[in-house]
Amino acid sequence: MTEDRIRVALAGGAEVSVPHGTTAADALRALGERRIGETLAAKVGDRVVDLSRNVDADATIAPVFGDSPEGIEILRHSSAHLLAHAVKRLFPETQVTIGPVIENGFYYDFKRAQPFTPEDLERIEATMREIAGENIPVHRREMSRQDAIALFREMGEHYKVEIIEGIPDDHVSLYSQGDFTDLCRGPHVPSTGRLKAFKLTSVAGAYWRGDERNEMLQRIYGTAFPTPKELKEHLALLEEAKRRDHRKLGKELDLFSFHPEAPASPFFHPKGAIIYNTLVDYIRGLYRQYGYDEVLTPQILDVELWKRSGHYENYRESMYFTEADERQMAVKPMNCPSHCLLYAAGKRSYRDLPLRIADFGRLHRYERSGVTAGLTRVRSFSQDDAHIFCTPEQIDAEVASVVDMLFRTYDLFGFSERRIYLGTRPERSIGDVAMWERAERALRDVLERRGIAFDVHPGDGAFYGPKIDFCILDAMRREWQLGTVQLDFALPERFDLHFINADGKEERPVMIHRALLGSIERFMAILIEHCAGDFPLWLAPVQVRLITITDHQHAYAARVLVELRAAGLRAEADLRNEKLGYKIREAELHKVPIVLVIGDKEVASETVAPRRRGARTLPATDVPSFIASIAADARVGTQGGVP
RNA sequence: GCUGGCGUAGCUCAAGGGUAGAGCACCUGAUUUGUAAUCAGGCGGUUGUAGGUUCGAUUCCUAUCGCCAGCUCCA
Repeated sequence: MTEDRIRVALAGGAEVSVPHGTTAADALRALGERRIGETLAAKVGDRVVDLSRNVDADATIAPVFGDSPEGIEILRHSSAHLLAHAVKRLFPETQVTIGPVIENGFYYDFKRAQPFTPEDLERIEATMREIAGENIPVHRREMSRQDAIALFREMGEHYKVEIIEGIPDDHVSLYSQGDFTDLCRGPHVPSTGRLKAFKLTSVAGAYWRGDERNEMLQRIYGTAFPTPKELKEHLALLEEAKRRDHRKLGKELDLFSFHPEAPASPFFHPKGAIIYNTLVDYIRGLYRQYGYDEVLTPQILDVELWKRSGHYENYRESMYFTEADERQMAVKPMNCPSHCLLYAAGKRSYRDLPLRIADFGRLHRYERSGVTAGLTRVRSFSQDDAHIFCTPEQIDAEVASVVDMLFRTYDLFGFSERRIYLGTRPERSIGDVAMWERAERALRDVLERRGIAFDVHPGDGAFYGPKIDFCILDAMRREWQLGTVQLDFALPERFDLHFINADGKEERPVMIHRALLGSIERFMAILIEHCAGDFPLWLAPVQVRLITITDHQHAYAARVLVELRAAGLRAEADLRNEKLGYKIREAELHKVPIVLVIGDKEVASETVAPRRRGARTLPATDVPSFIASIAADARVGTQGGVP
């Protein structure tokens, strides 16, 4: 092999020698790649580069297609450039800023005096198609920082100048397609014609550099896929998400409503209240098994308490205040300070620990207008909140037991995919560093010892201690945070809590804050969307609906109804003078899990004809057998998940 | 809080500077029906609220409240 030749190889495959400086595309061709026209980029070693980049050392090389994660990222990144190109073509006075790839798509932030309208989006998208149709080659070049600054300054792109000024490197790379040039690290598709399936989805304001003190830019969101088919599937998924939206289903199923008189504060209707209370019952069932004691604590407490706990200092902007007897009072945003008072109400022995105090108390937090959404972010809610007071030696077993409860609970609701995050010390925190390290170590140990995979989120802990957040993926593969376990050495200190140890000496307990479902409101939203309103039998507001065929069966239906209710089932009868099909349809729309049809045959034989939601008829059966057949399903969650 | 969008009957949605309309729901009557919509009739609205422009505003303008998308925030 001569000096000016290098060897390129497919991973575990063919190998050829090509001249030094051969482009990645030519190297792939030399290796017999036939689909070079569909290739978006090349992976040289473990770096993804443009097809036009030179290969200047021996390397393995692989084509990158749109069906790989790297390929999709390039498609989306190039689509963001295509978007900026189109905007500059239509509105030359607009300044470009940044345009990154995000989950499921991309966005680009622009500075323009006039905000973009939905009609503008259509025009921009049409222009994007036009530019893609022109199949303009995309070129990469490098230039010195100074030259790049001068270039963008001349172009009037002041945000780009600011960005380059913040880059420490001597050289930066620029990408051009026709008359559009953007600062970018790349890589990009070789030409705009490779972009075949994209769509602009929305426009919104966004702060420059994500800081609310900065000016607001116009952000255009879009999405892109390798093929129109995948784009279509993605858009269908978005439609499905809309169909499942808990705000829509909540209205249709008569679960809850919102009223301007109490913004962002849900009113649960009878059916919603059944689900809500049944969830709470489920948690209470777990508490009985895991040794928790439930308490009830006041809604309004002296501001001094919140100053002592540190909440006033950190969260006063989000608290509601009131006054009584010339004392400043606050509506509780959390239960923990109350539980500290309760703990300190008596002398505690090490024999009392761990003390697990649960509280479904209603919490109020003033959330800034604009951040609230349906049941997922409200101003009035309650949590399956509990605080465990224990000795440092008990931390491990207590956290492990909470993890056990969590996983059992997520299994019950069908949340089989989980993601777990360890949040460490945030910037604003109380307690000394050694305390924090000890606490972080303790949480990490529990997870590692049980072989539970997790990621670290630095600085994401609560102000009083580190935490583990438990997230799940719902049926739409969206991630939601549910449970949390937070270690706290600070509050016991602030409230000067202690217990008497085996040696008769005072010792400081550790406090563990934990929740399984988190806010019940939010959990309901997640559950509604996860099951699309088809609640499991034990949660369904109406479990069984009796449907008579004519009014000759009314008396018998009334008797069956009494029997079902006596068995503890939530049952109702539809005795209206309507055709069977009509009543069935209505029961289906209301997502009633089981319909019992009663006609003359059933009356004569003293049976009912069951029909499961979305299914066909089951054989007629007598009422006691029917009740027995669904008893376990109807109860499963109300006994802490034990049938 | 910020940017943008939207508020018409209980719900879903039309219309639009000159008396506001449909389907569903609801009520009444007929029909007595076997697994996703029987027919007919009726009730229902200060067009979110408050100002302004106009002979006239639901439509145009301003403010305000609420909701939606996103940004920032989330103990």
